[in-house]
Amino acid sequence: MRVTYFKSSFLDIFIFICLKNGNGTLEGVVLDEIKFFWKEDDVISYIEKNNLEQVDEKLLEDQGVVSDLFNLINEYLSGKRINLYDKIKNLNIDLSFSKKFGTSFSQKVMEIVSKLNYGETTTYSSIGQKINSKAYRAIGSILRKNPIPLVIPCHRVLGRNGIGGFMGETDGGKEINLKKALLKLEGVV
DNA sequence: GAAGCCATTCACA
DNA sequence: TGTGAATGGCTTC
Repeated sequence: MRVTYFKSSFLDIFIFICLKNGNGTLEGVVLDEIKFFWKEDDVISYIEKNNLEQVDEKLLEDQGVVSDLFNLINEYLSGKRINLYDKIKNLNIDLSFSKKFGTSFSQKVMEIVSKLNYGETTTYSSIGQKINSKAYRAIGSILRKNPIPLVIPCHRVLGRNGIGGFMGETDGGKEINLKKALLKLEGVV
């Protein structure tokens, strides 16, 4: 378990990344978690609180895969039309969200969301139709637990009558503003 | 295990 | 508009 973070100058937020099983090689790198922080102090205290091993960014830059990962995320955040999910899978980085989502219901939800293209949006009800279920709230609570936002583009899932929630928040907090910023970035009005 | 909570939606008054 | 029922997984005791 190794963690690092960097600042996105475009969105003015800190992006925290947690990798598992990576020994500096391509083999067995698992992208475990992506989190957003608005202040650097918050990232640092999160890392300290959870006793995480922070990897020196310079060290990571020497390791092809990880720097490719950073570059991809930065390119995406600077407005380049790339689909992070596909690109990261091409890097042989394991996104195995199926391990985190045990039930077939939640796996289906995550699969549908992961296939959304750049700039493409859907709604909770539309996902429900695809998996033949009316449990819209259950879909929301699964997306809420998405460990790798941006890569699994849960910000592209909107409510029928509004933007819906993001990162556990439902009203006009900074999380929702971030969701709006990501949608704007992708050209979704 | 059971109860209660959720990033929802729809029907109906 | 507003209320209330349906929905299925997850968290918390």
